[in-house]
Amino acid sequence: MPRTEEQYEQIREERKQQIRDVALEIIAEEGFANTSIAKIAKRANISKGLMYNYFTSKEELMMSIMVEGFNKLTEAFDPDRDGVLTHDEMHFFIDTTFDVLKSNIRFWRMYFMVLLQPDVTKLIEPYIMKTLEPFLQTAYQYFASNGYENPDVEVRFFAALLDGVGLHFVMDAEGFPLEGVKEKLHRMLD
Amino acid sequence: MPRTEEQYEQIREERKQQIRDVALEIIAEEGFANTSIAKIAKRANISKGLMYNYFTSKEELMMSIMVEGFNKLTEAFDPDRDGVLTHDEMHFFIDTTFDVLKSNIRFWRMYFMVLLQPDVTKLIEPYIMKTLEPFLQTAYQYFASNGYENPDVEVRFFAALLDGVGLHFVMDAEGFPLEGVKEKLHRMLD
Amino acid sequence: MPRTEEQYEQIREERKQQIRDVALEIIAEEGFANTSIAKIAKRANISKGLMYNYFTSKEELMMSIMVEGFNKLTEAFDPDRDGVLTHDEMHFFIDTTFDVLKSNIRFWRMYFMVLLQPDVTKLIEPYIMKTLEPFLQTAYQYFASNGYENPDVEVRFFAALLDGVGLHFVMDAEGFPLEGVKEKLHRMLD
Amino acid sequence: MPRTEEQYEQIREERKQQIRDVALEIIAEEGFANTSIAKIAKRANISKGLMYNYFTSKEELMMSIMVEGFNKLTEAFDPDRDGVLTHDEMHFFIDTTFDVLKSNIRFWRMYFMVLLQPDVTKLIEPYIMKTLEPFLQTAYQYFASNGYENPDVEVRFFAALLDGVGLHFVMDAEGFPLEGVKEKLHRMLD
DNA sequence: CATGAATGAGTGTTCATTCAT
DNA sequence: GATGAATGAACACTCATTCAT
Repeated sequence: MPRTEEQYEQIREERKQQIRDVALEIIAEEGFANTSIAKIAKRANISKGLMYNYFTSKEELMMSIMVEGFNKLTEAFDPDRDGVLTHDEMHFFIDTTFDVLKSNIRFWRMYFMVLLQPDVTKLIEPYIMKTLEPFLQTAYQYFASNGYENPDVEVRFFAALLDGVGLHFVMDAEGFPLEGVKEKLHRMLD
Repeated sequence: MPRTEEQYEQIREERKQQIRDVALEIIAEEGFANTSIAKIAKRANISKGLMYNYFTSKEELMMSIMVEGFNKLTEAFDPDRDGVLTHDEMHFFIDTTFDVLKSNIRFWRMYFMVLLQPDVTKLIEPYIMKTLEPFLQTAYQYFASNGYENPDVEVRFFAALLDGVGLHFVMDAEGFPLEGVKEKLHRMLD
Repeated sequence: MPRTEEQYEQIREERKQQIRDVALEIIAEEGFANTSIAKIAKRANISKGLMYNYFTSKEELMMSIMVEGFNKLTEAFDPDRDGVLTHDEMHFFIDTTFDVLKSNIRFWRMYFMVLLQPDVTKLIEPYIMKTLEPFLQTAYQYFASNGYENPDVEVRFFAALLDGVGLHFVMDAEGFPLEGVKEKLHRMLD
Repeated sequence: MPRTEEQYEQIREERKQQIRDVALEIIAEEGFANTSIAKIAKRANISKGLMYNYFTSKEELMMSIMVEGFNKLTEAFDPDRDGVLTHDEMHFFIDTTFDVLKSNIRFWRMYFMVLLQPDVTKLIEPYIMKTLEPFLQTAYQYFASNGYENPDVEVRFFAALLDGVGLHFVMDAEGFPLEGVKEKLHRMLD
């Protein structure tokens, strides 16, 4: 009995995920520049040729990995997706974001490092911009409706702050006083 | 008759700076990994070989560029170098830092992009750490003597904040509400 | 459907031998230092990259060539490998060695020329020393048990003599009076 | 008062010798392939450009060094240059040759190593052949007039023997039983 | 679907040689 | 005579990608 189309599709998806996982692992260990297709294929126990059956190029593989990470990171923002950010949702977002980061520091350090490389940035910037747009809108509404004088300034300030803190945390998770900093963040929003 | 020693020195210095400038430009555009010596030489209109007359390796070239920028950026911190940060010096530092950034946005965007690439980070991290150490000490004293409860948290929070803001500003100087954000920063320190 | 493992293995072995042959030829003509991977690849009608599919480095290629030749040359020494050299075995060794040399003068001229280049010597000296050690022991026993006064001197003298004769023969096989010289060698051992 | 032409010539010759000495020193230390003109010039305290004032190319410099060594090695053969080798002159030649080798092992090891590299061999072979020819004639006469049956075989045998011994001695001067071997050589000629 | 041999353009680096000064 | 900046071809080696099987 031949497999159904869905079964094939599922097998394909599992393989792709396996390749993504392995690739990310190696990139985290050895850096993007030192991660060759050959290494990924070897560690994933498949042939180089087969790699190209699943991803049309190294670039596409990267895209795929980065998009996956980006989505995980924004999932906690306005979780009910109603376009309105309540006070609770804001605090939830902060906590959850750091929980996500903390759950796999190695992944996220790697993620940020990769993300900040210009060639990678160039690849996924369009996707990020498109996805981020509604979130920035929502954030603006949040600050505006909470009586902040310059919601625009607040959004940018807050985004920069979160990025800076996330970056520092992820770069030096051991030494970073995460709890203290989180507390400061929460208090700033009250 | 050969040139005088000064003439040679001058030629060398000019060429080195020219190479550094071109290199930074390309690295910022295409990333460290994609910046080959060949590309740098071509854009600088010199031969590949000449590069190695001035920098012993690609690494040394990177170091040279990054250290130069890093020093410019920290010059304004505790300018009288007495190890004590007054209130005024703190405000001065913030203003001056952004002035420096603003004075050559293109350079600093490049600088940050380059700095955040893992290969580069690895290269100059030791230098940065060594240089930063006394500054962090000074900052700790500042927060401690100004009655902050957790000076440690404050230092890290402040550093992360400045990095985040600097990064965002430099990545989107046009759209970034710099004056409003600076005001917020100053007010936070009062 | 991919090739079977045996098919791949066969392709690999053939290619490796082909590369070794071509490499030895060029090295003999132009010296180790002047033999580039590019030249080898070109003459072997393969791409540079493929070289590295079969040999991990230029050094490994050299090792591979030299070890192969060295082994062929020592096969005839103490052929029953009992650690004892009879009179007959000694004479057999001399004759066989020159037979081997004579059977492919071109190869052996190349081999000696390559072997005597310092870069190459450095590479395989450890291997040679390790392999030669028991042979020298055996030769010492031979001279000692045949009543020679200074077996140590005899071993070194004989080795030097054989090397010298082999070298001269191989460098000028046409003009070298091999039979006469062999006769002298045999008579010296009686 | 300007220098006379001879004075200039003498200065030139001294410089050239100084360069040869330095070059040989470096080659002996680091091998031929790793000896660059830049290194030689630096160690000789002159500029790269000036090197080319004295030697038209690296090849010519090599030639110059090798010829010098070759001459020193053959000086002791038939010292009165009468084309006839007496018994005493033969023994003198053997002793003197090894004295010369012993006087600067490092030089001669280097010399042989360099000499045996095909590219070098190619360069000075014509010179060597031309110079060696009369010596071989003289040696033939020696063996012929001393009643050897096949003078031709004896010449080649003896030359091969001397080369082999010289090579072994120079490659492992510490371990080589020179005195014992020399004694054997002398006795073979009686 | 799966393999890995094969390619070719690319990498950082070296160095003999030239030449304006 | 003397300098060293400048060149350009060469080097060993890497790797994303293709394709016959």
